[in-house]
Amino acid sequence: MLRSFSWPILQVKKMVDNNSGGEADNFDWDTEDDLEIDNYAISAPSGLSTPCGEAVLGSAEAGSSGNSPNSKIIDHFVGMGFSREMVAKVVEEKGEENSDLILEALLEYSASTLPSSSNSKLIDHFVGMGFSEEMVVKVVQENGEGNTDSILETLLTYSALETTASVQQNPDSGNCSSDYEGSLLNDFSDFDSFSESEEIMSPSSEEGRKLLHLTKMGYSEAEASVVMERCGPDSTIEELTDFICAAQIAKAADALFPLEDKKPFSNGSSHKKRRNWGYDLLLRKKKLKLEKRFDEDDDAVHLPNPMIGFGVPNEPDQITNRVLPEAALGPPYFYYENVALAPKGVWTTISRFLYDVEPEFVDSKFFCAAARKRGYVHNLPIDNRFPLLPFPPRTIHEAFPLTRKWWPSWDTRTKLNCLQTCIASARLTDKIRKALEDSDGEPPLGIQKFVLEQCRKWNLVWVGRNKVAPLEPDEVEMLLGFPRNHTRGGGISRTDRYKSLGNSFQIDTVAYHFSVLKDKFPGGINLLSLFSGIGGAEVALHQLGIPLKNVVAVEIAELNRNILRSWWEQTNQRGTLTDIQDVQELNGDRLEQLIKNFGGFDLVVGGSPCNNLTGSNRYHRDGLEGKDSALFFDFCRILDLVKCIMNGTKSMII
DNA sequence: CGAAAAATGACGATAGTA
DNA sequence: TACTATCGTCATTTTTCG
Repeated sequence: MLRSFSWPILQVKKMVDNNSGGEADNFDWDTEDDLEIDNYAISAPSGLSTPCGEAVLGSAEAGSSGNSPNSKIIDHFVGMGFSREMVAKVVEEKGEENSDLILEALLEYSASTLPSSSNSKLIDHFVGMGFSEEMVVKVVQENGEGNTDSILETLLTYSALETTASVQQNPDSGNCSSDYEGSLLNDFSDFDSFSESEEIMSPSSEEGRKLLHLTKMGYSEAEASVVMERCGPDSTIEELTDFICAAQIAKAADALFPLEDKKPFSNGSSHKKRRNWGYDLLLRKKKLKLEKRFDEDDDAVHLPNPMIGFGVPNEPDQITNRVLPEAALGPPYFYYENVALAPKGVWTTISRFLYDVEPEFVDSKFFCAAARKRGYVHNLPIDNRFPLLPFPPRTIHEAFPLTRKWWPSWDTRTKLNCLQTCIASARLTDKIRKALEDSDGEPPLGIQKFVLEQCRKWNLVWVGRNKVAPLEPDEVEMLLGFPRNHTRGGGISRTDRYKSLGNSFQIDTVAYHFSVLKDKFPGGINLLSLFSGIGGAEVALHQLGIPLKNVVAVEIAELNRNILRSWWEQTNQRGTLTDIQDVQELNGDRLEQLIKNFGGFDLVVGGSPCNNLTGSNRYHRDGLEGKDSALFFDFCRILDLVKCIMNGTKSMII
C-alpha cells in the first residue's frame, strides 16, 4: 500500500524542480554522450521519459490550476489520489510548509483507510497517479482488486511499453532507430536460431509463433501481446524483444524511484543522477553495442588469469584498495554472486546495474580442492582480508587421502572441476571399469584419454582398482566448506542434496571476502540474504565469528529453507531468522516493515539463479533475460529499495 | 496396486585459452 | 586451430510409500 502511494512523491519533486515538464516525449534517445546524459539528469529532471511521464504532466497541470500557495499544495496532493478532505485536514494540522510531514501523514491515513475502499475508489486512486482510466480498469480486472502491488507492477509495465514505443516511433529521433535495431541483431542472434528451429515444430500463424517465442523467452502473455500490438504485425522478433527489454529495465529502475525520492526536497547531485539510472543504463548499453560494432569493446568485462580477483591467500598480486563509484557506497554493503563463464555481455550488464562496480572474478580452486569460477560484485572493503582457518585441503589427495592408493599416474589432476548439480551415472563408472580391465598394467593412450575426459567431466575420483566414482554428498559439503551433513536429513533425497549443494557458495571464498566485516560489526550484523539456498552467506559469517542478529532469508525451495532453519537451530543462533518464500513478495512495504523492526540491513547478499547463464544448460542458456536468471533484476530492485528506505529512515532520525 | 518420489541416462554450445 | 570447462534439463525408468 505504501508503495503505491509512494509514486506521487516523485511527482511533487519533479513539479517543484521544474514545472515545464513538456519535453518528456522528446527525450533524445540518440544521445551517446555520457556528459550530456548527466547534464540532462541534473538540469532537466522533469524531462525524463519515465513510464509515469503522463502522471508528471497531469499533476503539474493540476498544480498550476490553483492560485494561492495553500490551494496549490492541496491540489498537488489531490492530484496524487488523496481525497481533498484528507489533504485539507492534514495541511491544516501540519502546516503547508513541510511537505515531508504532509506526505507522511497522508500515507499513514491512506494505509489505514484504503483497504476498505471500494473498487471505484481503487481505480480513482491509480487514475489519480496519472494512468489512463481505461488501462487501470483493465489491469484491475486482470489482477483483482486485492493485490494493489501487482496492479501497480502491471500498470508500470504497460506504461513503460507505451513510453518506449512512442519514443522509438518518434520520427524526430533521427537515425537512432536504424542504428539501434541493427545493433540489437547481435544481441538476439541466439534467439533467432532458436526461433528457426521452433518454427518447424509449430508452423502456426506468424503472430502465434511470435507470441510463443516471446512467452518461451519468459515474458508473460500480457507483456508479449501488448508489445506485439504496439509494434505492428510486421515487427521482427528483434524489435519485440527490444521493447520488452527496455520495458523491463525501465520497470526495474522505476520500481525504485518512489522511495528514492522519500526526501522530496533534497537536492544532492548523486540523488538526481540515480533517478536517471535505468535510462542511463539503456543508453550505455546501446553505446556499448555500437562500440562492439566497431570492434572497440573496451567496456567488455574480461576474466583475469589467474582468476584471483583482488587477491587470494598465499598468492602475490594483491590489490588492497579501489575507488568505488559514489552510487555504490553503502550502507548497506552488498554482495552479488554468479557464474563467471556467462554468455558475452552478461557481466557488463550486471555491473552496470550494480552501480558500475567492477566484478571480482575468483576461482575457488585457490581456497579448496575444487574449481568454482564465479564473479562477485560487491562494495566491501578489500584491504585486511583474512581467510578462515584452518585452511581446507587444497588438493584432491589432501581432501581424499584414500584415493591415493588407486590413483593412476597418468591421471595428473590435482584439483577437481566445478561441483555441479548432477553426478555421473553408475553405468558410466562401470563402463570405465570395464574399459580399464581389458588391459593389464598401463592402459592404451586412447583409453587413458577417454577415461580422463570422463573423470574431468564428472568429477570422478579413484575409489578402487580400475574403479572411479562420483563424490558423495558429504564430500561435496566438505569441499564447499559446509559442516558435514549440513544438507542431510529432513527427508531430503540424495539427488536434491547434490542439487542444493551444486547451487551454493564456496564458504571459504565468500568468507574471505566477508572477513573485512568482522571489525566493523563486533556486535553482529543484520543480514538480508536473497536466493539464500542452503545458507552459504549465513554459514560463512558464522564461521568468521560474526554474530547474526537479524537474518531475513528469501528462498523459493522449501527443502533449502528447512536446511537453513535446521542449521540455525543446531548452531544455537541468538538472533532471529525470518524466512520468505519468494523475492517477489519482498516489496517496499514488506521491506519498510522489516527495516523499521531492526533498524536496517548491514549486508545484502545474493546469488541469483545461474541456470540460464551456465554453459551446462543445453536448452535455455538465454542470458539475463532467461526465465530464472532474470531474477537478477529483483536483486537490484530489492537492493535499491533497501538503500532508499534506509537513507530515508536515516534522514528522518537525524 | 497405483500414485508419487527418486534415480537414471541422453542430450551440445559457447567462450575462453594455449 | 585444438583443447578445455561449464551452480543443467528433459523424458523415461525404477523405487518407494500408502
